[in-house]
Amino acid sequence: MTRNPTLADVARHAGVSPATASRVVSGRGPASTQARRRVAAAVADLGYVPDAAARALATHGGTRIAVAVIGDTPTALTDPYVGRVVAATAEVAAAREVGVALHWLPRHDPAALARLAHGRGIGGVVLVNPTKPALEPLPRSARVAAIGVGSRHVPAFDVDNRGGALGVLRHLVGSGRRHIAMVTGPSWLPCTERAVDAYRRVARENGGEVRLVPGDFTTARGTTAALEIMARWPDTDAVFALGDLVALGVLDGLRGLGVDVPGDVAVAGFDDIAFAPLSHPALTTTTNPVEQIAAHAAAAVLDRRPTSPLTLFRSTLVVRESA
Amino acid sequence: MTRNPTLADVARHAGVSPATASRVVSGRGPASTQARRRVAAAVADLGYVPDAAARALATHGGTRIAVAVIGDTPTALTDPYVGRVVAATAEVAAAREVGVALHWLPRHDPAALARLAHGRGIGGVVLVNPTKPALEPLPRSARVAAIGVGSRHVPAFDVDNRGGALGVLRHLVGSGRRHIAMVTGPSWLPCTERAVDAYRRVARENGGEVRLVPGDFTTARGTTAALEIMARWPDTDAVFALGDLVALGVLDGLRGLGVDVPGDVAVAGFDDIAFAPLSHPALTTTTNPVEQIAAHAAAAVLDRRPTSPLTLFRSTLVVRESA
DNA sequence: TTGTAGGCGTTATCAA
DNA sequence: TTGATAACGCCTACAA
Repeated sequence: MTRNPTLADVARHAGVSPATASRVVSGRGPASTQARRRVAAAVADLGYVPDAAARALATHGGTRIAVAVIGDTPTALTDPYVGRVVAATAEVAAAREVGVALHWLPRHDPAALARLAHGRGIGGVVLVNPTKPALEPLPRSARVAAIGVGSRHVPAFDVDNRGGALGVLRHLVGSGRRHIAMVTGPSWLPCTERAVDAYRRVARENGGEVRLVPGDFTTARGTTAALEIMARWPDTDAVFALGDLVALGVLDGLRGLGVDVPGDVAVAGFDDIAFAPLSHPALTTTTNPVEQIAAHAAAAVLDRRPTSPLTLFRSTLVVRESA
Repeated sequence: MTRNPTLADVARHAGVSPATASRVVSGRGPASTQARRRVAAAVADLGYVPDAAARALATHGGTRIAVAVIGDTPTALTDPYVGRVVAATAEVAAAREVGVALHWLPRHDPAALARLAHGRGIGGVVLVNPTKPALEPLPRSARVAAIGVGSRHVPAFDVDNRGGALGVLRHLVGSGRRHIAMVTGPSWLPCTERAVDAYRRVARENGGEVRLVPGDFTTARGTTAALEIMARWPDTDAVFALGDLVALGVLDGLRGLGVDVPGDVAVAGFDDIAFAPLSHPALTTTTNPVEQIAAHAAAAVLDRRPTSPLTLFRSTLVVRESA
């Protein structure tokens, strides 16, 4: 096991100066086709891999990418959703010799994001649960991509909430449901608004009343929300919950009430988590390609190439027993 | 926002040489109490934070810690358990200005671990699903900690499988179950053997037949395992599954068979995942402090301090409805 | 116990 | 388009 080849080795092997080799390898700066070819060959011959630490030191580019989660408490980091994002990010980062860091950003300290993004060693940030106050003050120079909504300087990647919600709601209407209630996400999370918009639209189209109840993506809230809904609008015949965990809680709450699902009330979720097919009745929901979304966001930050301000990923309806 | 202070700034501020400052900050090498105090004060004054990239470059210490998962296919990385490990590791790594990388290690290529561990930029490895063939050939110099079983040069951190299993089994026996079957982990995973040992011991103590069926931690396998068990040993009155996902699958399989849980057959899992309380009946299981375990393993690797060869974390029984 | 003087591997500057 | 040369921030013999 001999020493890893350095850029100097490559340059020598290719018969060029280290500077030229650097330009070719890093892809910045001019270089003749000649030089390009010879360096590429040398790289292949020697199995050269750039040293991330040295590169970070020279460029101030940072040695890791942060996954930052905005929330009210540090427990925001324990959400299984976050685990999926971190794992997916770590995988694309590994291919680029970059590590991943995980940080909680208190919702009430919007400046924390800028501090993190400019922190030493941080090459970029993948933001989970983006909020307007956190996004607003970011300068153009900040290398951050958001999962959810973005801003002028922050590209966003997200599931097609609107389309997914429309799919669910059309399915509910199509199977005869007329009094549909919805458990939304927390009001401070703008990326859930698209789904609520879809709900309002469908309600308008079908002359149904708007029955909105705020949620927070937790099962516990789903259970209480179910009670609230049935108390306030007893003739409700369907509940659409933003997040499968919430939907499972709704299922639980309705069961406690002696309400039959889907006989009396249909229930649908959003995310298609692993447990969705295992509930009773099995949960009707729509897919959420979290890993794919996170991978694209991470790639956008790491490659620093221009991306469209909003990239949407398809959400497809999965019909099971609950609706 | 001015330039971050460097070690040179600290040295100047403290009135010592950069070398002395380095010794104090990094904790290696001699230094008078005098010097120690003054440097510490300077660090606090200036808010100095070492540059991870520069340090890695100088020490070859690496800039990130890898979470490596041994498995048959790359899908091993999508297990929710891995997400928990990665998230926990990333959190402790972040405190040390280190990033996390995620890698799949093919089970049939034991040498892959050594390659990864010695790869440039990798400061250490937290190994998930350790196997003997992968652990064996590692030299003392490899900085790796395992979650599960270890080896001569690899400290291990794990949940107390034996104790946890004993807790479950004693509970089953205590509630009158006499014909207990067990769904194990994959046979190539040595860390599940401790739980199987506990099972054999309890079976012996109670004169029960040994009813073992191999599992793989997936829900799908749990379902088929339930069918296998009931076909082979129809008088089985309890199933203990290694892994809650498997247990949930067992629940599903038994339901399909028209078997009442817990009336006819009790079911217990292992892990206490988020869904455990949501199944019907709610799953009896034992806790698995994965985050805590991963954090300790990561700290052991990062701090390079001697640790005991095996650190066990308590698993406590959570009795719900299924057993 | 302290300080001086490289060196780690890469990129950036600037003159050729 | 190329090649010396000087950073980047820290660590570590070695000499004092």
